[in-house]
Amino acid sequence: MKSTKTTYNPKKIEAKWQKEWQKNGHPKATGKKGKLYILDMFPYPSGDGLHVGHVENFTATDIAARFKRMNGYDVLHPMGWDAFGLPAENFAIKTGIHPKKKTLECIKNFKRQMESIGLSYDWEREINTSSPEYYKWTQWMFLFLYKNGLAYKKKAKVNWCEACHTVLANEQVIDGKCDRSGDIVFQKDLEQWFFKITDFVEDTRSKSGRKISGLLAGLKKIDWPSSTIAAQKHWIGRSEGAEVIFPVANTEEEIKVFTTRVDTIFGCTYVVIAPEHTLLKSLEASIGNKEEVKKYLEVTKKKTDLERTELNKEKTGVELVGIEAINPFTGERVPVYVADYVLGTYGTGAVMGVPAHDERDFAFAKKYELFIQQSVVSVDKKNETECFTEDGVLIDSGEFTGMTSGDAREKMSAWLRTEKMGGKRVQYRLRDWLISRQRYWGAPIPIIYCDECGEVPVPEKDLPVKLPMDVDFLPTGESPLVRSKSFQKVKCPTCGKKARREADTMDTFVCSSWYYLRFADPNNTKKFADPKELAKYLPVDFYMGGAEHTVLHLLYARFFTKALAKYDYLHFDEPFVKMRHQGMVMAEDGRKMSKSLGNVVNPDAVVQELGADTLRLYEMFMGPLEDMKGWNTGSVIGLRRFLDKVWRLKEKVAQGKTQKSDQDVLTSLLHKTIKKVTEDIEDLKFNTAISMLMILVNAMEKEDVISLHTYQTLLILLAPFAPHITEELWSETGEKKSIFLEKWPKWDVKKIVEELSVIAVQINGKVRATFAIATGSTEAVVKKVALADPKVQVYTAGKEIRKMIYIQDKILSLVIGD
RNA sequence: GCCGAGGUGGUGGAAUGGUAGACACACGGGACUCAAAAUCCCGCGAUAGCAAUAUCAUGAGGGUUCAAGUCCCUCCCUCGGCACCA
Repeated sequence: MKSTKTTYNPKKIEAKWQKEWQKNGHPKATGKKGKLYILDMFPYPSGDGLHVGHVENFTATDIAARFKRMNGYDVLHPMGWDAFGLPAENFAIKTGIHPKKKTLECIKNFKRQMESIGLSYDWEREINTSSPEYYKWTQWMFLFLYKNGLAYKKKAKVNWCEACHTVLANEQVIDGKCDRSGDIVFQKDLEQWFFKITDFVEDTRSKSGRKISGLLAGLKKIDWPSSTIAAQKHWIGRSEGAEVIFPVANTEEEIKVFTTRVDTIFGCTYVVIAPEHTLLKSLEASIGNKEEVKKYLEVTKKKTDLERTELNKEKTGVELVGIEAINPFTGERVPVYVADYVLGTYGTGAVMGVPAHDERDFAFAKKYELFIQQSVVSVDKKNETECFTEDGVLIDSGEFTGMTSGDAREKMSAWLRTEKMGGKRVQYRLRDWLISRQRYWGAPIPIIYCDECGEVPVPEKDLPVKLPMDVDFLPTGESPLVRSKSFQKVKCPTCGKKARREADTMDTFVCSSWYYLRFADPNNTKKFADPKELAKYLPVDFYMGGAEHTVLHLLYARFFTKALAKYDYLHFDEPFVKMRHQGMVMAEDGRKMSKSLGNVVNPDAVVQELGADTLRLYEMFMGPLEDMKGWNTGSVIGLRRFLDKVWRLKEKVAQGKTQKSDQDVLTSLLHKTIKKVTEDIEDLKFNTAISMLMILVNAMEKEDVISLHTYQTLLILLAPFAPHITEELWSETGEKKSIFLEKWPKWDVKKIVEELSVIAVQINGKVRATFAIATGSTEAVVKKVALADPKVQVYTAGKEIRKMIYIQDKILSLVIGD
């Protein structure tokens, strides 16, 4: 081997190996241990390029992928682009540059950056959600759901800005105002497409009879961060309660109320319906204060959901004069209010007001001077002036008096059932998924409207419905696709008469809800993926991405998986078996990195200055993968120094392959390092794996000569972390094949055990002495040596030893008397 | 308010209930050099001491244990998510 003195020049060697990998692909040993699918959440290719958070995420999975390949697995590790979305469209509105052009530019830049840090993706599987080859299958997914009754249309509210003539995404509404014009945002009703995600909350069966776990129960069988599981659960928001029918006095109408506290119903002193409630229309004639109610509805219309749901805000409402509801339990008549603290979209859109036992009802009753009636007490609390929201024992509740709240809920629900006035009911917070967007840069919804035939799905053979290029994307109030002549020139697939296309596009979350399936077979033109390929690679074994996707993306992806599984397109019902989130990388000043604060660290600059391997190592060394971390430019140099040391080690390698064996101490340390690095990579504890490699390198540096075997083993252990330098040094040892075709080393337990162990002697809980003794010494021997130790004798002289605990090769703990 | 994750030197962090502070950055001292950079060596939680060493120390306070950063209880603080969900 050459031992000429050269300096580590990352720029040169990184370029060299990247060129090689681009030309011949990333070297992969043939996997014999079976498949592993290691996936990153694919990025939106923004104009800002890769940020250091991406680098953290992608480096972590790259280490895992390289490590698993060297351990004999057939690893699928693909990358693609979540390329539809608002930023490119807004950029187009501002500059006139077409979103397609801009998006392709951004992708090119992202890919360049990824290659510049040596990520070993299967680039031949690259996908782009904005390409017709991909969105053809997004449209196919829509039709699949449509045909199975899982996609439907209904009226729904959208954020509407009158000044911009456009629909806004929730993120564009700041404090109830448009983020661009500053105008107040209205809620406007529009016909929208929905996916029936709520159909999959509970377990179901596939058409072939297999059990498909629901969105709720499925959480039990996956290895995800507990916070993410909790967030999913909360988002689904299952609550058990009762539905109660309050007939409206002197009419045929009734108000259905949902409550989790039916046990407090004897304390109900009024009923509230949401401003959206249909009863307001059907009862209009009987309302005594129509004008006042109308005014109130006008005011609430101006509020966004965000505003309406702001806590600690005074509750407002208007009584419906002349309307009374009848409590089915007591027969009492109670007033009816309309108030916007009740949401039309949750439950039945109506609640019973029990001020004595609910905070909101209490506040509302105080404001409108409504009667407060206690119906439940706890054992130790009685007749407080505050409201009492816990369970207790019922009072003044007719035949239910004396029951505990829990019992009463059961009995009262049963009573409602027999009386046909309601009964037990399960309610979810989760709503169906609104997927329509009045936007241009998205996948067109494959539906055609015909005056004769109505709503007609585009036949599969006509897919993809291509996004037209002749579109003026300036906002005018309707979907940009309405004004595309080429797009709207269409005949009804059923009758052949002139028809028009659905002009809305799909939410970009639709595209990203199934992409992990496409990677199994990305170039298939007949199916979204061949079942054989799906069976080979899916589900995803390890999924990694930002915590900002804890709810929506993951929930939607799980929904798609379950829907496809139900119709036997898939053999599994949870897409991501194990998942982790990388912690956010904060700026040096402790704040979030953002362009406006000017504190963004550009990975390109770090690669340029210190090299890609240094950047990769630093990001992994910063701290635990899942923790939030602060970038520290000064600390990056430490990792470069480490690589410089590794580089210089080659000068110490013994010439000739069999010439030298190392000191036992170094061999022992090498085996400890193999163990530690192997186990730490498995556990994603990259920071401590790197520490251990540093310890080994520091020890090797102190030797005059090291064996080729030890040196090569070090290079293999370091290879997943720093692929360029290790590939270079490996080839310099005379190896012809890539280091990534090497087998991962195994540790020898016998070599790890040291001859001597240091025993700490604790006396009454404090360490008073330490001494070295042959590993494996018996308790009796250790005790004898310890008691002979003068430092120990200072404490034991003339005292009684009451107790003695010996931990093999570690600690001797003595408890002595006075 | 609810749910989740945390709180360890100047800094990032390490520690199957078993000698707290590995590894790294910064800092101080020294070697090499005409000088600087690079590199190498030594030191580096606090207090007292020339030192050996002693005492204190993992957000605060209790508890369990021979032994607690780690387990249990109460409280404080920080971060993340959700929030009038009936």
